Amino acid sequence: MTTSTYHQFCPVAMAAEILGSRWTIVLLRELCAGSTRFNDLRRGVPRMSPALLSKRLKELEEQGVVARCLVQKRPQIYDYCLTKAGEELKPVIMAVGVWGQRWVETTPSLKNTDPNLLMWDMRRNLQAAELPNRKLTIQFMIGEDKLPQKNYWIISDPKDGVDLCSVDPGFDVDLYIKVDLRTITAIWMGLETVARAIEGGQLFIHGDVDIAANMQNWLGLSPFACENKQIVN
Amino acid sequence: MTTSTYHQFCPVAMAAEILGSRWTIVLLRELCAGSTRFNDLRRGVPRMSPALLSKRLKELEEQGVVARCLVQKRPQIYDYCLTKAGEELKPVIMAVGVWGQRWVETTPSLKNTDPNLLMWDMRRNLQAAELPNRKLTIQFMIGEDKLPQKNYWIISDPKDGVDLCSVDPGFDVDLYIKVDLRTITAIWMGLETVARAIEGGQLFIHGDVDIAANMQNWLGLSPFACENKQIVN
DNA sequence: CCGTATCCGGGGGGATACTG
DNA sequence: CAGTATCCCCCCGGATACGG
Repeated sequence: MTTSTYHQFCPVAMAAEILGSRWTIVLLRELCAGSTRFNDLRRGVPRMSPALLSKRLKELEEQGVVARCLVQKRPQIYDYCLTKAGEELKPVIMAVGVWGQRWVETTPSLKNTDPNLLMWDMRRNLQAAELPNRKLTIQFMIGEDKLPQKNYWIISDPKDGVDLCSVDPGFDVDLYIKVDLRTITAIWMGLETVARAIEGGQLFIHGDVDIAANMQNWLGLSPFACENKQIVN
Repeated sequence: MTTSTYHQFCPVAMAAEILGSRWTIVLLRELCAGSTRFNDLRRGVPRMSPALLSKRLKELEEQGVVARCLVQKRPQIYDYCLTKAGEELKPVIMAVGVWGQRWVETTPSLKNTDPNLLMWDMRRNLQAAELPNRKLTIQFMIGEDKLPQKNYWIISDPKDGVDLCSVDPGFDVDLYIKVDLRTITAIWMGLETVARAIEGGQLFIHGDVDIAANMQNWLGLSPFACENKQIVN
């Protein structure tokens, strides 16, 4: 993909030489979503090896899509930021995602669940404005089919923003949510609602009743959740 | 690319599994542009082997993007048509092309010239309404750097539409155009104009003076020619 | 925390020839 | 015209371990 080119002057082909190599579109999605640090990017593309991630970032840098900026010396910390050209890839990634939401069947999508990735996405889109204006902790207990449930704590703090932990931070928990991975993923993708999941017995919630009642609103959804799926099942 | 998946529920990743395999985006461009027959598609992706083209078409069919319709039996002729899902990929391909036009440098693009492909594209976008309402023939003599020039005849007929020949059809020629490949490609891409090319001595035109004077209008440009390039050289 | 180095296997896809 | 069939190389990228 990268070495040999299409040998076409058409701008679609020239752009496809950049976008067409494996992982690049998914990586760009994570960059467009706002991750800038190497290990943050890794959390967004967890199945990509660090070697390949590094290679792709170098390629994108060379192609003028990404800029690598030194943020701190000793130890050296870099930020990978989208350039102007990279910013303009957002409409491309959005168009890809909109199409995927509308036309990719949900069954194969929901076979690719991943609690870490889901929580990483949810953390980013949490609507803090829909929560009480104080520091609070929400614990997610996510059951994977037959596997022991995984625990995550989301800490929303008006000062520090939103944080995600996979080990107990020790704070008092304001809200507990127990749900299976498939259901919470479907909610995130806009295929299911909190109300229906509670009604159907797939989601259990207890703790602060006001926060609980407003979950559908403070839980930010995927950027593509608003697109209607054209193919069901 | 095709076998192993990204294992992400994100619609961007799910769509990327379809769009990310080699040649697929370029092939979709040709399908979106209107080609439906196997050999027409080949003209749009001339460096793709027929085996791979066939394979990709099967994949797209399986993914619900393309429908294969029998048009005629004996001999069997098929049309590859975009489904509704495929039609909705047009915004994606357009977004890719717009980005490519704006952000891919022109120098590498113009290294990928191909007279057959260029004429194939130009034939499709010829603005017959800008030509006299009668059958006429325009001969392109395209010089490739140091190589013998190649001849093409475009026949525009109010009844039969626009046709492209690479062997002399024998009709009287209404207009002769002599130009080097790089220049005519740049014109097609909107990087150069007919007037400037004539002025600069790269394009020679003779024959019907009215048709000649209107060339910039009847010669349809690339769908992306209207986008301004952000990077020059 | 932020990557690099190295190994290695599988298969994608390029090239070419051929058929109904 | 509309594809198949076949061969085979190369390199992509997955995995793992290691350095600054």
